[in-house]
Amino acid sequence: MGGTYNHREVEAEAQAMWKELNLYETDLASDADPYYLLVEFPYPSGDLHIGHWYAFALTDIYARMLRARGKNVLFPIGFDAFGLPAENAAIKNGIDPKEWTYQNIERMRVQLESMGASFDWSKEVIACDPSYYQWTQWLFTKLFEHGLAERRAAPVKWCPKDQTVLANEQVIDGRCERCGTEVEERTLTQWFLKITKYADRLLSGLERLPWREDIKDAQRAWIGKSEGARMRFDISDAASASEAVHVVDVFTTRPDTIFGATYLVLAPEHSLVTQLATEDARRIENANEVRGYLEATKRKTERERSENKEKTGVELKGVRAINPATNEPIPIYVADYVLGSYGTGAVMAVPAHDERDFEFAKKHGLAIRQVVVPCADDVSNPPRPEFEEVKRDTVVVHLRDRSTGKFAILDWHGPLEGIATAIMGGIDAGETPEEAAVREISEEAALVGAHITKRVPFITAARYCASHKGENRCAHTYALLAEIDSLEGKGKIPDDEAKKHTLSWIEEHEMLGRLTPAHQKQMWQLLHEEIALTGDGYLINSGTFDGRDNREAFSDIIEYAGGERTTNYRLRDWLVSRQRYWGCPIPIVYDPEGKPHAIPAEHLPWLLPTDVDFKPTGKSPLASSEELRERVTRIFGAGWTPEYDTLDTFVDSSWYFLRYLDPKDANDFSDGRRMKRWLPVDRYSGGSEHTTMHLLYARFFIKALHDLALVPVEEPFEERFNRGLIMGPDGQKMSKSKGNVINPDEVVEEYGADAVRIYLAFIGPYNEPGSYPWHLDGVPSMRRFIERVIRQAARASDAAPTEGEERGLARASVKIAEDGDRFKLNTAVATLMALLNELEREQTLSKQSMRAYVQLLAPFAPHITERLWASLGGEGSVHANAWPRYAPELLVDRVITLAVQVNGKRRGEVTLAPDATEEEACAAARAIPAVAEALAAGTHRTVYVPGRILNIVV
RNA sequence: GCCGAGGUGAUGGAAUGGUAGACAUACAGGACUUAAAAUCCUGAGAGGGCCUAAAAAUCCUCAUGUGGGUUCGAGUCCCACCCUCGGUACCA
Repeated sequence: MGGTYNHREVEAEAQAMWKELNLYETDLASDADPYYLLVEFPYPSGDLHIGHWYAFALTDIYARMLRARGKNVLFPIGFDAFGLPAENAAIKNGIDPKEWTYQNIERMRVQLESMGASFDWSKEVIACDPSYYQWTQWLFTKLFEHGLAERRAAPVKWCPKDQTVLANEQVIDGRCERCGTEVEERTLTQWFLKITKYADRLLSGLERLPWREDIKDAQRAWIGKSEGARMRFDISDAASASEAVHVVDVFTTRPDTIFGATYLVLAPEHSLVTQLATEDARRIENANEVRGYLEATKRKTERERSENKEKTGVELKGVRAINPATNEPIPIYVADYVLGSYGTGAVMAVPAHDERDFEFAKKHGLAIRQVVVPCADDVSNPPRPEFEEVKRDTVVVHLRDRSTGKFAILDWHGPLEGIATAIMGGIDAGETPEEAAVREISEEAALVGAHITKRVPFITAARYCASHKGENRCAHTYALLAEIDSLEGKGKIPDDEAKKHTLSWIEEHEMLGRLTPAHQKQMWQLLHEEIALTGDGYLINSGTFDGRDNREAFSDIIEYAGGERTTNYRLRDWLVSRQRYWGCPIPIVYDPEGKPHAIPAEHLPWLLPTDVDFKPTGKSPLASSEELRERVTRIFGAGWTPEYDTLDTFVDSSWYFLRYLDPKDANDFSDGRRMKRWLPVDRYSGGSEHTTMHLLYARFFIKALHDLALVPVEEPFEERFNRGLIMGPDGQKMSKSKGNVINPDEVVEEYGADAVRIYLAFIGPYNEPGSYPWHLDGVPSMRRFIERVIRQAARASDAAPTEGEERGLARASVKIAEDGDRFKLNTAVATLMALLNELEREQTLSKQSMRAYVQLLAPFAPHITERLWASLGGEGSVHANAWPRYAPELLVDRVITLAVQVNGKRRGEVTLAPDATEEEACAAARAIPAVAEALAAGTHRTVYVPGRILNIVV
């Protein structure tokens, strides 16, 4: 073999030994310190890919580390075994989904064992097993009994070619994943879990969780909480505005802008639109046009509607809405930029302060009325509380020189030193903003003949202190763009103006960076792009509210306009009905009146029938089961009918981690005492694709079960880590069509499981998002590392450990444990490699030190370390031993190398005791020529941070 | 568009505000070998000065996307901009 080893033999031997010693069966009742380490259970595709390895092998490293550190670790495994691939196999090849699934599970168990992972197989959970789904069903009936599951009509995705309902995940870019046909929407009666009832708690529960901010943010965005108000608009005939014929409620987050609501928009799906287009059509003059628009919208696929952002719509002529704040009649439009499914399906449009309304208003020539003036305090010259505020009208003029394309900028002197602005000044009595602009250009730049080419349609304001006048000013600002043909023949700026500022000309792209006052920057932007003002400020054109802060007046305006505060969520109730065979049957039966009843616990598990036709017919395959109908009649009586749908597989995975605690219990879904001891899960590792759906569903499930007093915690997972993605060697996502798929079985066969584990640990930090390309040289190089360890173990002698060995091991044992806690296993491996480099340089190497080294390596390379442990005289399994511990003084170096800087630049280093005084450090540093020179130069001070740096500042 | 994360050698990546590039990979040179593989040793961010026959050591300058700032000291903190990746999208 010559320096190499037979990994197949070593792995088989170690795995057999663990089985014999039963090393990883966790005693759930033990008093030892419990730690629940969870990885998302895999779907049994029958093909263990590199992503599975990354997920399980790295988590296993931490499990092993924690056991050595004295924790009683629960590291379970199971299978998320319901789902579509099994059913597709049945349709395509006529294989029984159950048989297909269990065969795959069998194959995956073997593959999973090949990783050397320390799973506790005695707790295995299989979601499609009746002993598991019995309890999925039981929990569903509990939710149903407490009103958290209900049946109602809802739109679903429908493939017209295959005559079947599709699950969301079967719809890819608006098309059926199997045949590529455009998907339609149909309305069917479906089961929902009322997750929206928990929206607020799902949101607030996030706050104390130590999860990464991006994960929490994704959940927050999914929940989509918006606080605002419901406002009521009367609808009347345009001819006789006095008599209201309908009312429309709108949801808005900006009731403070209601005085600027210049039209109303209804979604095409809004009930009032349907009514006005059909039975009440006499009220509108253009009913045909409206019906045409509704038809056109309906024909648009969801894809087209989201792709084409062009805002279309038609006015409902003949009816008007009354703005409850101004009492003005305003036009009503139907437009598909308003969604029927969000809020009330109707909005009050405030084009001045909403991007979408702004765009629509410009296109349709609707009134744009500014009601909020953005107002910023000038940070360099803020208003002072002791002064009165005075309003002034001012202009800001951006002057462009047409011959060079450059813009004028003023650098101010005197009290405004350091401030750079465009040309600006007050508007005198009787002047228009344009006239003031021309005057200011001639005064401040001594230029005549400027043309005003543009004026921003909105005004902004800035508050600042005019200390020379003893007042605060609130400057109402009009922004204008002016152009001048050339600077030829420009006049000289008079001395008194020149004293105040310096005029210079700069490139367009430099302006934003140069302008200092925030509101001038904003004006610059408004001058160049037409956008709505969505920020805060004070109110204008708002009756008695004029001058007030928009946020402060928020509630008063709601009250004034007769609205009420509400909160709206983006989160929808969870649709759990699937017209699919290979899922958990919904445990419901219908009485002869069609009323749903929960199937009593004594009839659970409510078994999935086997006499079914898998061919897609548009109905659930369960509907073809004779046995199921007979079963219902037999148990519940004639006229009773079964529920044919099955549950979304996300229901199965919302509670599996509870079942791991008591997987074989035939009388309960889990065990109360064990849940108290083991929940919440300490660390949950998974893929970022489950950030919103699975993680949110599981959190909801646990909160609901907590409220039913079934589970002792409110949050299921204390820590959550989303791992990165392993890419192909070409840096692309692995896929069969690209031919860049790495098959872990082959790599393991060639280089061994230990090398693959170390490689995956070393590839990068596990606790960060991102992706890592599979480096083809990576695994062989880890194999070489293992072989170097073997060579060192072979040369270890009975000599006593040297201090150098001990110090190295002491440092590494602490560092590796810390890295494990942070899930940064890449630096843990680097530490092991660096330590090996050190040990190789030692003249002699003791068996005792090498045993400790092997222990530190054992979580990463669990197989080979068993053999090395034995060869070094270790007893039993290396994995049954406590993590090496050393005296704390070994962690403190006798001497350290201290960097010496002069003026922050490194000029040398000195060797010192770690607790050397400043005087000692300086004395030693004199030996460095640059330091001696600096010290001789005279006045200086020193910054000394013991153990870190000595900096001499001249 | 919005939200989030991130830009460090040829590559993956290290670095509580304190010697940037740990640890690897790839690369180059050398040793061993009949030869190759394996193994071991050495080198290496870029540029320059000095000394030289040539080199090494030594020394200096510049370097963590770009431009500013805070600090004795910035990859790390602050501001603006550019780019990449992830999530999300007419959510009122």
